[in-house]
Amino acid sequence: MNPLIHELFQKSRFLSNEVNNTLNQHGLYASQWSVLYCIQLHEEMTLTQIWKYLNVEAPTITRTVTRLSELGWVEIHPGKDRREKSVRLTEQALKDFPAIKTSMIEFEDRMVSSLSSEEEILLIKLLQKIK
Amino acid sequence: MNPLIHELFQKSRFLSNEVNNTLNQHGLYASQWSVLYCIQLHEEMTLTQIWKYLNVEAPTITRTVTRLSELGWVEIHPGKDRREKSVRLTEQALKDFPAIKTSMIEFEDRMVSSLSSEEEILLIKLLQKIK
DNA sequence: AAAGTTAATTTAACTAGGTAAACTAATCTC
DNA sequence: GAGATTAGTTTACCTAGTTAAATTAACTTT
Repeated sequence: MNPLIHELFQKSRFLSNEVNNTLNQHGLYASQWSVLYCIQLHEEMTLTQIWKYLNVEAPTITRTVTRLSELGWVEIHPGKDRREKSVRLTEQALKDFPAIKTSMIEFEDRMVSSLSSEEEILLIKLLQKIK
Repeated sequence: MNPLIHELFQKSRFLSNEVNNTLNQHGLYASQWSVLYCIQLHEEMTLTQIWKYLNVEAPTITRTVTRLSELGWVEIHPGKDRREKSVRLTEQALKDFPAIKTSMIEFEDRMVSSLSSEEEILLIKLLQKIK
């Protein structure tokens, strides 16, 4: 395997394990957090808006949102268009959100702390060139 | 989500989809190929050697190797130590291997073609700094 | 207004990763 | 040599991504 692609996969797996470890104390998984986070950014989103925003396929979001709803993080209600489902955070989720966000920011800072801010920007730019 | 971590996850998902598309014509998935590839490098490997080499957990390799065996890519036989299982490529796999490798090298070259070789090396180095 | 098409979501089935715990063979310790 | 520990593998059960096909509501066309 090409060393760059190999390293990228290794790091992605490493980071997603680390994200899960960090979120574990809050009873969340990485993908659940990413959904909560983007809903919170937009206050309210339909499933289609979520999967387009996160750049994954629709069934992934159906499943994660269903689970988040079972766990009491989000509430789902029909949109104007009766085909679509609109999702927003519950009271409890809104209350817990800041503490989780703090944990995550702390974690993310620790993860990139070995890079200077120039290196971080450069790394993002180089990654964006792959397409 | 931190933009660097976000971009890394996005690229990892993008690349693994692309690898799967490339391998599709050979009837393989990305993780199956990575197992075949590392067995071929070492001629013969135990399950533990494989999962340590690929840096994933043991059950992942048990499952993938079982599937590869069902599909006729590898053969499994007991090692000296009767606890361990030794895996090597079948005749058929050895015959098909070069063509698949050619497809993959071509694919990998295309994927990193937007980077100069200096940029590629720099990108690897920056990724390695994350730990 | 009926028929056809498009859009939003879901279901089913697959790969691919993880943890926790069980099982069996090998090794260590006393 | 019996008992305890360690090592290799597996089983069970999660999350998390994919594609293909089904379902239902909305929109277009004629």
